[in-house]
Amino acid sequence: METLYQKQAKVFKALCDPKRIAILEQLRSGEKCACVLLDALELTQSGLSYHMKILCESGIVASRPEGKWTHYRLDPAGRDAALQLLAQLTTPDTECGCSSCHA
Amino acid sequence: METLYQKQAKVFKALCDPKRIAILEQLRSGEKCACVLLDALELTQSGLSYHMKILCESGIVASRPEGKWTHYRLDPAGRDAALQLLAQLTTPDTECGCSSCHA
DNA sequence: ACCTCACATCAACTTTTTTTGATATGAACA
DNA sequence: TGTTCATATCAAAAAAAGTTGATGTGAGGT
Repeated sequence: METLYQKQAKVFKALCDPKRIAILEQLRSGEKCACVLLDALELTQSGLSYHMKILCESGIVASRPEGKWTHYRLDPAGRDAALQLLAQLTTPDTECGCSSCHA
Repeated sequence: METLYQKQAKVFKALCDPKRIAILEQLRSGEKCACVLLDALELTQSGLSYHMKILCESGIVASRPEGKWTHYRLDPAGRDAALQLLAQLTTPDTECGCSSCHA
């Protein structure tokens, strides 16, 4: 059984490893093949595969298989979901939810 | 030596544990004393202290000692910094940085 | 069909994080 | 000053995450 909090934590787990941040940094300049990431970053092949799986499962990165290769890219929908979740978790509740409450 | 990526990862480490998310959830309804958190959440005293330290170090939570008690609250500045970092890490680069580039 | 290349998965190991119980610190109060 | 209460810190154990090298899988090319 997976609790809601565990599920929410997963999104941020994707972001809490320096190597995964380095991967995101690479993807900011556009879609990249795994083999390109592999020699841009100091990672073994299976290590890269491990991290890419975590990034993809978080929704922040999307993959596109093409023949023998796999291309990875930032997914704007995943980013927006993560941003919204982060905002939600760290913003005070208001009793009524209206925008004029300045809690 | 701490790399930039390690430093950035720290903010998200604060958010990647279900118990810490439960703590944030408690703080959304307002500042809380450690002893209140302690019986709202299933945590030992030293366990709570451990997680609060991580949350405070990330900047997302601020603490206010008052006599024997410590009060914790969400820190809007920490939230904004985290949101900005998340947005930065997951948003594509544009060559020029101008707002009319739709990369 | 066979071989090779790109990537995924697995199992063993290493490292990091979390939990726990015991002890330390420090404020308040008798 | 001595005691109690709230919290922090410590060290040891447990659990989770990350790394590595070997093996599996499936697409292309010969």
